[in-house]
Amino acid sequence: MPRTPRTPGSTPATTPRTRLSELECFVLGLVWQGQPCAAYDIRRRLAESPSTQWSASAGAIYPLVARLERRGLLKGRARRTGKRARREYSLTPRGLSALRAWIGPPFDDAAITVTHDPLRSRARFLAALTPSQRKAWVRAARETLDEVERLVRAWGERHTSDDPFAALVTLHGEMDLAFRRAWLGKFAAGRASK
Amino acid sequence: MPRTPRTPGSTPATTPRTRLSELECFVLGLVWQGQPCAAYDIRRRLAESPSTQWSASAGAIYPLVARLERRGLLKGRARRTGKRARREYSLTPRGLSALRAWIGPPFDDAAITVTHDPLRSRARFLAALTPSQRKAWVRAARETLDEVERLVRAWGERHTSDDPFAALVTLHGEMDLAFRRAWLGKFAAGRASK
DNA sequence: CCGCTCATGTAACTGGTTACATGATTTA
DNA sequence: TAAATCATGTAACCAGTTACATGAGCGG
Repeated sequence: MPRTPRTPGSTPATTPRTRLSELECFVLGLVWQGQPCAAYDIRRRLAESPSTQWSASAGAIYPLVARLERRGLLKGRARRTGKRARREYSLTPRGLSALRAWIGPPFDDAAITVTHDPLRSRARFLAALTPSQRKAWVRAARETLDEVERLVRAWGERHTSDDPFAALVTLHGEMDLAFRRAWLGKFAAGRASK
Repeated sequence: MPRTPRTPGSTPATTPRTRLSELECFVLGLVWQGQPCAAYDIRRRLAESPSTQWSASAGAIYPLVARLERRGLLKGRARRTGKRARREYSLTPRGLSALRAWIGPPFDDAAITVTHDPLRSRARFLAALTPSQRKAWVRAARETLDEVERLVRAWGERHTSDDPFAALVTLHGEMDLAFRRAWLGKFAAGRASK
């Protein structure tokens, strides 16, 4: 809870240049990978991801790429096939350095964190359930992970070929699943689930 | 990318009752654990968490608890010690069932996902760095995990005593760290880092 | 009495969401 | 030719962010 004082009513003189959001940087990366590519391609790539972090909605992506273009991180150019309009984007040199700065090192504070797991968030309050509800919870959580596994594999099959780093992402997904299963196992075994 | 059609200009007749956000439900849980407790306590609990998911800012929490109270999920009552104002909240029965519904099962879609890891997001684009930058990246990532470990331990020491389920959360944190270290190791060993 | 923590908020903004809308092209 | 998918957007909304602000109580 920081409290950085500032002269009331005034905006800082130094260019504010609002920090890029996590999604903006991620999109920068996706464009970089698919150069040149359209906003729609970005949306598709986001939508097929096994992560629920972003919704890939048109209302998020179109204004976002427009923003990045205005800032000079992307350059877009219209291309039409027949009567179909299509605007394709590539990274500018500034866009590439913004991407590299985000990837790090150094990492910004948002990256220094435990992973976010919605199941963990919920588990924290399992004391609010009855013992039998807790058993059902663990069972359902296992099924959820099975479901996630299908998504991870599907994603992996589609991407591992193009790019060696995609394999690392799939590996992360698989190890993630293994670890969360082990975690569920530990606590089904422990007394907390009783 | 769903496209559920709706008669233009009209709002659905069925009570919209906007779904509670993840943060709202999480706060419901925190209040439940600390009943009765003030918004400030919630903020502190959020702030000391090793997760960067939420900022615990006053601007988020005060309006949020007010919202939950208006909806009848929390009931607050003023208490003053001397001249110091303090508003303490507890869950209403409806608040408790909202909490239980969120914990699940069943899980809402947001919970059916791989964990979100900012390092994984960045790793996806490591091809944009030079090999030596990648080596530095892996090194920095390891240090980041050391830092996170300190945070997790600190949190664990503070909470494990009160509540058996807090231990599960700490366990999750520790297993998470172990898995991400192993992941970094695998890929430092692999050819992708070269 | 100074500075820190406790405690409660508000104001302005903005990024992302849901939902709408439109028209071209492909496929069954 | 109807339905699905490609492709691009916009409008309204709102949750959460940053920053400001205030004042009580406490330790040195």
